[in-house]
Amino acid sequence: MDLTPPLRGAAEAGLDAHLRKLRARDEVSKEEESAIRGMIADTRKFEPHTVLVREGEELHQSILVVDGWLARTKDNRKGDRQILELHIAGDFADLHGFTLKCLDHSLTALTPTEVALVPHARVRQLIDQHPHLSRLYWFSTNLDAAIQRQWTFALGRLSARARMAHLFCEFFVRLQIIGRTQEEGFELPLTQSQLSECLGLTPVHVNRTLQSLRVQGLVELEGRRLSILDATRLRHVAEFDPDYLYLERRPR
Amino acid sequence: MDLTPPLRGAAEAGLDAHLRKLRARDEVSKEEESAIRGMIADTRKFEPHTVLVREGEELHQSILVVDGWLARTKDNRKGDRQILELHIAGDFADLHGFTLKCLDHSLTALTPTEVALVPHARVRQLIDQHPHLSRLYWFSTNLDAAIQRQWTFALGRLSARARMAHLFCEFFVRLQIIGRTQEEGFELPLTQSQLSECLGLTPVHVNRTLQSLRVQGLVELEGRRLSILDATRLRHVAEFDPDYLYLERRPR
DNA sequence: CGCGGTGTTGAGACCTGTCAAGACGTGTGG
DNA sequence: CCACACGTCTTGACAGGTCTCAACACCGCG
Repeated sequence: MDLTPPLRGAAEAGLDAHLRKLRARDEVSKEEESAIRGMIADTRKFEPHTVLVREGEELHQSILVVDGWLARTKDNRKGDRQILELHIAGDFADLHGFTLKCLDHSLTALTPTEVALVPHARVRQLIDQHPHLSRLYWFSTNLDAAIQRQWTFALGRLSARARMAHLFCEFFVRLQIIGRTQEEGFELPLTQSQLSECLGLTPVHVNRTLQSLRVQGLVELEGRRLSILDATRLRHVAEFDPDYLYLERRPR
Repeated sequence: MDLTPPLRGAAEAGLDAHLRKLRARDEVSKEEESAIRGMIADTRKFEPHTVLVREGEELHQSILVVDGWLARTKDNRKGDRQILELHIAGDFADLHGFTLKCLDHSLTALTPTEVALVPHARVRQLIDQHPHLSRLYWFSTNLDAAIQRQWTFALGRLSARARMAHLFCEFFVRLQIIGRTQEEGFELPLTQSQLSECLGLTPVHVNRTLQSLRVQGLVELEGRRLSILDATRLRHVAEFDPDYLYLERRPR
């Protein structure tokens, strides 16, 4: 007897990725797992370039990414866009909205995207009933902040080449956690223009930087797939140290 | 009958600033206030350039700034330092350490600094007994993350001039909340070199950018004091919008 | 078949960095 | 009281990284 509505079926992949992500950092009991699985109210699909949440908008639910790539974005006066953080399957894209009530940035789909919606009322219920999950989700937003710090650091103190290499290293690790890498690479559905919005560069310079990484045999980006040709040297160029991703399973 | 040890007296200023900061965003009851005031275990003083917490170090307490300026810092291989976020009186500098258990950055005193120490065990007790404070401190780390996002944005999409103007606008608002501004300015005890570490610039370029802001009659930095000469134009240059500081008092 | 989005290339401009030297101020020790 | 050292601030000349603008190639899709 299966009482779960069909829409929840679509969310399974997202929930599985989400639990892998959590369990890479802490234990999650069976009971907690089922509480988490019960949070989903609905799922939705979006086309690329859709704005899912606009800066300043009042929020009453949070978004769990099921599939596709989603970005936190902010524009300057001239209209240049900065991508602040990227979200992939298993990420809560705006769990911070639960306490902030409205966002200081927008949420934009970069690719065809499927998301699951979690009403804040259910988040509230969950954390009231499960103190451990309350801390774990607090941790989860703190982890987002750690990634944000690393991006700030990269923009301030790394060259364009190093920043790009760093971004690729980060993608690899994050995708690996949710089982979406192959040995030597992963699917990277972003355009060079979108990469430039992550890196604080122009699309033209991204193109040239990418060539420079390719010429030196570090990576190859072709047909929306990134191949890592020399992981050791890539990490070195990037000054990459995964500690900021807190890949340690311990009580939070 | 006063049972509070003398060391707690030193923390009063920090706690007052801390409560002003919280109450700018949400209500805090008298009972909650006294629970917060009971968290302090100890206070300490540090000289400029002291590293209070080193990247990767295991944490068992959090630091509430009582006086002085404290920075979250990260270095690149070459040794250039990036300041990721600044903390002033009333800020918890590493409350995120409560869930992260160790930090991905260091904490460094930029000026003579006094801090109050809060054992994680007491934080745990506080949030277990006060669900509302639990959310409010979750909010508080999310607010830090919002500031971090704004810095990322500024580094990626604003010019050196705009970034510097933006930093000054942010300082003004944050200091105003804790009552440390005068009408037209505030005490800014940072060196140009430390400013360059915030802005992802070199000290030489900070000097020139500062001159350009002064020549245009926007600000003047003299004797560790920043005077804002034309707030309207400064905000315009900075593209400053304080929404990201969430200065609204509402249930979190 | 044509069109729009994407990727590529070149030339030149501009912003910011690098290096080096000197000015200024303050605290310390002789 | 002076001499000196050290950190900070300032300035100049030059180098280099990244941006701008413009043109063109490529490709999937209607």
